[in-house]
Amino acid sequence: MPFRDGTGPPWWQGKFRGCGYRLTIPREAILGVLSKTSKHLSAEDVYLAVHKAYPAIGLTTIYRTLDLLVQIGLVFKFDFGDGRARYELSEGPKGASHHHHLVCTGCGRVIDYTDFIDEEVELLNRTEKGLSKKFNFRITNHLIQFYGLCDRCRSKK
Amino acid sequence: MPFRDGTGPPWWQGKFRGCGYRLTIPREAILGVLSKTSKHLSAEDVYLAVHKAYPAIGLTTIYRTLDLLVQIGLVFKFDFGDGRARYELSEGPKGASHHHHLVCTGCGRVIDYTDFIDEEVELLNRTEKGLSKKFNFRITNHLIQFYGLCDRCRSKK
DNA sequence: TTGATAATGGAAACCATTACCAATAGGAGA
DNA sequence: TCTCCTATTGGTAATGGTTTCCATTATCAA
Ligand SMILES: [Mn+2]
Ligand SMILES: [Mn+2]
Ligand SMILES: [Zn+2]
Ligand SMILES: [Zn+2]
Repeated sequence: MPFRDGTGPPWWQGKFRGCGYRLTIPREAILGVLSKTSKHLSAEDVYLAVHKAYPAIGLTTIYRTLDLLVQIGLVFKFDFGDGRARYELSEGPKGASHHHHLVCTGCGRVIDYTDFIDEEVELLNRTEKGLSKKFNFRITNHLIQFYGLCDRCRSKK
Repeated sequence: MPFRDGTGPPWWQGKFRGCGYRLTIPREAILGVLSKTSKHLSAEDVYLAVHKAYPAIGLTTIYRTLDLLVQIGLVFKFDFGDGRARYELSEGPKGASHHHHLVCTGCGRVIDYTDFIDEEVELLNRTEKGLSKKFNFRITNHLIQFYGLCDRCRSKK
């Protein structure tokens, strides 16, 4: 799955080398899966997808690797309220795709939205700056989610 | 714990009657605990606190009641990443205390902040309006959290 | 090649939450 | 007040996502 050929190194190699971690087959396979979808995969989802190409890779490794990727900052971990963690690549090759989430509390559907992102991020940056100063925090990340009922769930009731 | 005396009915009674739910001893006890703290209690925290005054109330009822309170909108449920849900009264008697959270990824400390809240809420309302229209959602709630390292955890590293 | 260390995978353990079910409490109506 | 129906409750057992444990394997520097 990952690029072992002459296509050039995947854009995430630097992140690994820099931190002293090895870029192994399982890690590349997991990153490969995450980079090929825009869905919000659970650990098991990742496991099943990876399993097709590499049946020897175990679920434990999936959890461990996802934790590592979250630590490094390559992956975001979310809780949408369905009892399992969801994972998503934090940025594409070009650093694009920053977005927030709209969650239906009826059916669990999750929608990515990028509208209003600019305004939000601008305010967030200002807020982060203020909070950092006031509470002496080094802020590294933020989470914004909206909850509500989607059209389908609204008509059902 | 709850106000069975002549102090007047607690401000949350209306919410119950309106929805056809009974305001029982366990429910009042749980609301009593939540209304007397500004901490972010887990279900077990609530259980232990309630247990002192009402040893007969079981953990199952705590979970059930917290779910109910979340549904009614009296309580917010949070995930700060420590593997257990945290609960907090959504509003005080005077509807005050709307705030967001600052979470330390090092030690798990959670700080309530109200600074910048006005600006944030104003933008949030605008965003909610836009998202409602675009995705045909009925938005009922939002979540904002900032993550980072607190001063203590920063110096430890 | 060798040795030290990082990484892995399977099985078992963990533990917050839920499901189940029999017992109890409360309120509307007779 | 008495009766019936339903909401509510509490203990126990299960559930299931996630971690822990440990023996094995892969990787890299010397
Ligand atoms: Mn997303
Ligand atoms: Mn709070
Ligand atoms: Zn829905
Ligand atoms: Zn800290």
